[in-house]
Amino acid sequence: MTPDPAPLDADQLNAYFALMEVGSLLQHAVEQQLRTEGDLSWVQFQVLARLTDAPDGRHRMTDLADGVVYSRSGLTYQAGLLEKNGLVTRESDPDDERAVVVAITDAGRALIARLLPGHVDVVRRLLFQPLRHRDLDTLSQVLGRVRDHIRATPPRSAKPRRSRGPAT
Amino acid sequence: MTPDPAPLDADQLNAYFALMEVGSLLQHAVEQQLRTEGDLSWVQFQVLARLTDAPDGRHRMTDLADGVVYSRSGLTYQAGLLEKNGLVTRESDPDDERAVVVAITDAGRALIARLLPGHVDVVRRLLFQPLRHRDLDTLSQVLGRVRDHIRATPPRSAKPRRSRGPAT
DNA sequence: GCAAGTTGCTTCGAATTCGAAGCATGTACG
DNA sequence: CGTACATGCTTCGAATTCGAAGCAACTTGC
Repeated sequence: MTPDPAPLDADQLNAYFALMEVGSLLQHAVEQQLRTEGDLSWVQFQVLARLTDAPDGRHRMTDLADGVVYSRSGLTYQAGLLEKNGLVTRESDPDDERAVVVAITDAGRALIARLLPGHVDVVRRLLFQPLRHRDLDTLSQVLGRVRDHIRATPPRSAKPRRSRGPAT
Repeated sequence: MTPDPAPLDADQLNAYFALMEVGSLLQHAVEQQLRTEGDLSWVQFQVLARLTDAPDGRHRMTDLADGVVYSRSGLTYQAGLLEKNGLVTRESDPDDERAVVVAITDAGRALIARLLPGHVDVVRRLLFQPLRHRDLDTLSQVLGRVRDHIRATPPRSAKPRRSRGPAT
């Protein structure tokens, strides 16, 4: 009846696969650069970048984990590595004794500053070179919208909603 | 002087980060669905999907690895798992005794057929719902272009080019 | 204030991931 | 044909990844 639902899939799947493929390819390329020039992994770079962006250079573990889309235990491990290398410090939040606040050190900022130019270069060469200025705008806008949408969408199987009533 | 090169970086970085973030979020969501409904990982799904698309349901290991952006050894491992579960078979290529050809089995096709609807559903809900039809087209086109560009770009440190001459 | 439930982080074990090394086959060129 | 190199895959070891379980600190409702 509705001529809509079915026939779209092919186009959609193309866009979807292209998106994921570009993401993988880019990440792979960028990881090479980070590894050889600064001995950092992609996650570590992301963490440091986010800390650099923060007004006071600090974030709680959970916020970082959610931000970079990583498991909590995984982030604990990575934060440990970064700390061992003197790029961040960890101390418990005075406002919430459970929380751990990660802060970027001067060495961390210096490293990011050193790596960023080359990093941007790789991205520019691979991602932006084949794009007209117009496309960049669209891409940025559309992806931003999608990101916000996904972030706002509750994980389909939302918390069991422990209802007070006996039913269930 | 040129008001162009420098000031762009901020916008560009935004688009770039949005792209990577959406990729991560999508993959994460999709992985949940595949794992609970069919006990497949994202890579395994991609491999089976590519085999399904192939005219004869076969691909060489290397082509698969490059296609899904995965290490060779990693693909060996995954192919082993898929084979153990009866979703693919592996046999050496008669045309090239070194090569191994992976072929999808009926069980493999059946599994993909079973999973695809739910899979498409997740993607539609997260990626396409917030997009106008127009945006989808642009996205598809732009990302396709980028993908081709990256695929065509030699890995910056191209093969040492063992020149015959003595000068390095 | 305290019992029950949440939330934030780490530890633990098992699975996955990658690059380097190993092996076998294929190809170029004399 | 035979040497030298290239290519395709797997095995190996070390590093990473995640979810489940554990622990400590908060919050709520009384």
